[in-house]
Amino acid sequence: MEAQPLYGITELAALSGATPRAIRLYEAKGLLKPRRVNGARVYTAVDRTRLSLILRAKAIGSTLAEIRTFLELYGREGEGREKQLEYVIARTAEKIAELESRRAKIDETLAELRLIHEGSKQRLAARRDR
Amino acid sequence: MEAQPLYGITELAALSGATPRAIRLYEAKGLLKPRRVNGARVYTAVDRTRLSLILRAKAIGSTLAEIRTFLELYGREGEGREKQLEYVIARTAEKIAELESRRAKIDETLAELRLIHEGSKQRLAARRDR
DNA sequence: ACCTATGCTAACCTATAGGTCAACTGGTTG
DNA sequence: CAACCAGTTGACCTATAGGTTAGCATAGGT
Repeated sequence: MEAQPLYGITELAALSGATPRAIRLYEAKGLLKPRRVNGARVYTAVDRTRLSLILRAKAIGSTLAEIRTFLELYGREGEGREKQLEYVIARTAEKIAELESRRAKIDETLAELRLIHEGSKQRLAARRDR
Repeated sequence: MEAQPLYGITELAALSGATPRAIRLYEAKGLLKPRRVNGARVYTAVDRTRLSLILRAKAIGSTLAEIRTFLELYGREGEGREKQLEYVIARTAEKIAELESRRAKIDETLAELRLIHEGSKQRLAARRDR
């Protein structure tokens, strides 16, 4: 038995950058399921990893509901039943397509921003050495 | 005087995929400023382009407030005063950095999804030709 | 003159993602 | 034992991004 690190909610909050309130919310939405000790939530390294996945997914604009189904893919990955595997394959394909499209849109927006940025720099330079 | 195409709100909605309600909301938030004819909103091709920028920005997870400042960059781009140019250069740099970071996170998430996806495919194949 | 299409504002309702606050519990330690 | 964490639930509040509905106005067609 390895003594794995365990965290209280405030501690996890500090480590992750999320607030305790947000962490509880994620649990209420089914994204986290910490063990309980005398009613208090106790988090493991696995929970910590899950939480960073959640925060990263949030940062790219996913809703908690989406993230939930996303996280379920991790859980089911190991399960060997064919139906499960097929489900995982289908859902990951969807998510991948969606993220690729999002990425493409970011690239378009980036291209336009760079145009404006460079153009303005040129203009400023021209105006200065005149 | 070129006769440019003009659109009513329902028409623009149909063309863009947004609802009239959403379009009015964007105006209320300062993202669009259509001309008025007898009180009714009239949109030009320029408004149409702006709207697609808005929708694209929304699709990548920007809030309307962010998009607003973003759109102002387009407006100010042409203005030649130095302060304006400096402002535009600074803000576009910020936005660019932000989007690049977002893009990187999407890439990380994509990498993980692809691992799960491919792994599951392998598993399924292994199980089938056994 | 009347009807229909299109549009307008205003008011209200919804879901999402939390912040804030109150009241309570359980363990530790001086 | 009292005081103090750290934590709990529950209730209420907020902002964002719209949907829905109602009531009124206007223009065009017949």
